[in-house]
Amino acid sequence: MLYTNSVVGRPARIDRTQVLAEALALADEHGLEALTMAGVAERLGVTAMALYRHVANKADLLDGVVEALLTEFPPPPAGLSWSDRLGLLAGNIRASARRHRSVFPLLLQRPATTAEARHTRDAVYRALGDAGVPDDRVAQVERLVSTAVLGFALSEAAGRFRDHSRRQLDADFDALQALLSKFIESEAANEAPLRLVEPSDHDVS
Amino acid sequence: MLYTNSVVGRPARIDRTQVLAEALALADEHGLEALTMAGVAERLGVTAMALYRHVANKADLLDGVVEALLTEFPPPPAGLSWSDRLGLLAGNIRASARRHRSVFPLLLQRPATTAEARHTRDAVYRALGDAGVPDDRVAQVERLVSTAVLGFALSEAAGRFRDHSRRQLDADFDALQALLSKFIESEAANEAPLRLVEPSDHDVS
DNA sequence: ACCTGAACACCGTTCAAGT
DNA sequence: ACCTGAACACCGTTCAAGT
Repeated sequence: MLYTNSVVGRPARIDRTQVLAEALALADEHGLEALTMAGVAERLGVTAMALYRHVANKADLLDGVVEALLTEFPPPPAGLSWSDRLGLLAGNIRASARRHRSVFPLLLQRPATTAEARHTRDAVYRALGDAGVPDDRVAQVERLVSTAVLGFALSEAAGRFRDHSRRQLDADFDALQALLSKFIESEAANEAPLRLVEPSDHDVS
Repeated sequence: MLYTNSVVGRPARIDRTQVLAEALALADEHGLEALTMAGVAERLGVTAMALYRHVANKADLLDGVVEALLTEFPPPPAGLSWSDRLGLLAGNIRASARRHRSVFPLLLQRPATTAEARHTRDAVYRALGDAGVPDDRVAQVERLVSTAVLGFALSEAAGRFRDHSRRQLDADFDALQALLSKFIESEAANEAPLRLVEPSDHDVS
């Protein structure tokens, strides 16, 4: 009768946040194939079945781990210039991919509709707006920019650039950001070298 | 004693190529989690254990499936312009990603050192050379271009653009290619707006 | 040489039972 | 309310045995 937190029962020894944190740490240390229910439970000093009180099943555990990972990049401070904000966002995404090589690729497979994901996209929208990209182009420019940064982060995390030095990878990432900045500026200047989105849908037979 | 293909034994009912083809088809139809040894075997009218004569284990099966997928984009005809060749390569990659949504992401995880992968990269190298990109910039430009195209193909395959129309996705992909073409041309013109690769490694303390 | 049946380890998941 | 033991289905993999 030491229990104080509920009508009848025992105090919780673990909670969802701990489960997700240990799952992420386990994957970081030993790879995705080591991320089993039993493995996570062992780190918490508990049996595998105990986890089912905190996650619905393994898919839910993986979703939660991805969400925990997304928590790591908060929106950049509003005081900075648009290009500094984008640079910060891109750098955070790349750093997260490097820290969590095995889990990061799950970002692709899992729903991108989470709150965290939307916050990041909104931060990019604001930066593009501040850069002067016309409202009707912001969404497409965001998709291209995000896709390119994600592609780089995924490639690096998956080890496609295994043979390259850290310096070379940093130089590549800088080059990618420079390319994207030039693109954004040309969109802002309304140079619009090509008609990228059809203004109306005439001629759809 | 109908057997003619070896000293003693029975004729093979299945071979590696068939195993990989059925594995790819199974994943295309029912997703990656349906891609089990037993599932592949069933499609071939054989038991799961029979597969081990043709693939070393499941990891080898997955490697083989990815390689089978890579076979689908042959090097573009040498007669075409560099930009047509790059456009063809990019289009083939995107089409393959759309056809094989669940297997395509494995491209990231698996070794990129296969013969097919090298052929594709060499084709890009030749196109960039023909475009006039200086020799010492070709490798980095290839990494950025390939990364961006791969990022788009992966995002689309994984369903990140689920809510967008086919027309919108086509427009996005065209925009990406236009952006990359502009980038390549600016590299070729030696405009080099930024120092992207350090020419020598002075000042490394 | 190629395939199968039996057998095993491992993993996700359930459910009734303990505190 | 929270955790455990027993139990099950499923999957990858082995090995000796069949043709």
